Amino acid sequence: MSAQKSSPVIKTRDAERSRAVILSAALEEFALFGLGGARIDRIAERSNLNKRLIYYYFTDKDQLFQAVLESAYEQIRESEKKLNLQSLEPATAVRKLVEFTWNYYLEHPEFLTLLNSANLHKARHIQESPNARALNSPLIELLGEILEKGRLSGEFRGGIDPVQLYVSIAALSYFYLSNNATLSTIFGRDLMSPKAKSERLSHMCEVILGYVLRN
Amino acid sequence: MSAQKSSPVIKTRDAERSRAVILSAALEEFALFGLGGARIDRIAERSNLNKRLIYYYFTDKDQLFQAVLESAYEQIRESEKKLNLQSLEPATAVRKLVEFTWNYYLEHPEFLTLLNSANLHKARHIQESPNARALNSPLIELLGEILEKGRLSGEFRGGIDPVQLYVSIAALSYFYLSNNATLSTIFGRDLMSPKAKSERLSHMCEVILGYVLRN
DNA sequence: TGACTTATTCACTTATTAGTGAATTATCAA
DNA sequence: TTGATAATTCACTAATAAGTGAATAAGTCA
Repeated sequence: MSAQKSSPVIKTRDAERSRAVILSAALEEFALFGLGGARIDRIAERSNLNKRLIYYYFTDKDQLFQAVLESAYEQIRESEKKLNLQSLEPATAVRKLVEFTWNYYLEHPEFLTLLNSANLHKARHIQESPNARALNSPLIELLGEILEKGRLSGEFRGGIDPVQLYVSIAALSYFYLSNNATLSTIFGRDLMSPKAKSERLSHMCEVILGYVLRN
Repeated sequence: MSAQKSSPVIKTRDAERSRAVILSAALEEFALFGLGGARIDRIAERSNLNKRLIYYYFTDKDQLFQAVLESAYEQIRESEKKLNLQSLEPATAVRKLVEFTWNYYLEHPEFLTLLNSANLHKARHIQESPNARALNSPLIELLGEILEKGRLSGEFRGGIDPVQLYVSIAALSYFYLSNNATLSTIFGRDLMSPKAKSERLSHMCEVILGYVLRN
């Protein structure tokens, strides 16, 4: 009866760790199945922790989802910070932003499905998050400065709304990746092969630069 | 006991009609809650028909979802057919395609959430649909011809992949509308006001035409 | 008009699932 | 080393949800 434990499960208690483990298990689950399809029991299994603990830390499914969303936004904002676009030439900065967006989405597919779920629920979870306002991307202002700099040097066309441009840059990568499954099926063409991916990146850069550059 | 029926519910039997009513109720439900969040009981209520009938016609939830998807694709293809781009100048044709895409998504928000659900499920439902191949948009070939015509006249740049362009045109509208809730929240700006919508359309036309036009 | 087929309803089952009450064990401060 | 508090588990409930068996009513056609 007192046979050795089969797995070396750590049994020390650590609230922070448990919270973090639950959060990352929930991220996986929500990303895989959406908010409606996610199962709390499965999140418990994924995290190797008791289901009751999830409620202990996060109250209910919606608040758990909210916490997951917040953390996903924090992560992308953190990565954006490291970009350092201000030091670059306007055109180079814009290209780098396109590349960054593409790579970030590629490396974090969960982010896309998570946002889709958030939008299906009319962004209710973000609105209820006290930190929501702070999630506003600081990139917008920076992009505004870059556009202005480019315009003054005669390189860029004028009258570009940084929000529109930011949305468009995100859109080109997001849609391609988020809808990759249906698109690949319908076009009968694997859009995720290395070749296809690199062609997509070139195309997006051409589209965005073709637009911002005066000619 | 034999009081008059409160509502003038039609009681004639009509398989075609019932099927169609279920399909449109299911479309609403899936669009509103996604595949995971949709409830068969609610679809029955929405259609004022018995739940058993849903299973009678569609076997199970997944096949119902598949049928809804197929019908949504059929509808958009039907609308695309009416576009008649072949008769237009290349630049006008491209602009019209951008406008069409935007307006179609605006008028059919269910289409967007439906596709998001389909993609969350890795397009499994489309792959299993025998008509999937036929869903391939005939617009791709037409767009290829338009691009070639524009290139020959010196108006358009060369080397544009029609699939990439088609995806990009869809992306610009789709992302903005599908993610409108989170975007509006984060930017603290209503992206669905008439003014915002018209600005978005102008922006998208400028981006796409800025790209395809030789300069 | 009656028999037959098909559409439709009703009542029910089985499994799942979000959520909870209460007990238990680890950790830490005194 | 004890007592208090926080972390964790266990066993359970109540509701919901997908799916089904069998009866019934409406058309249809001989």
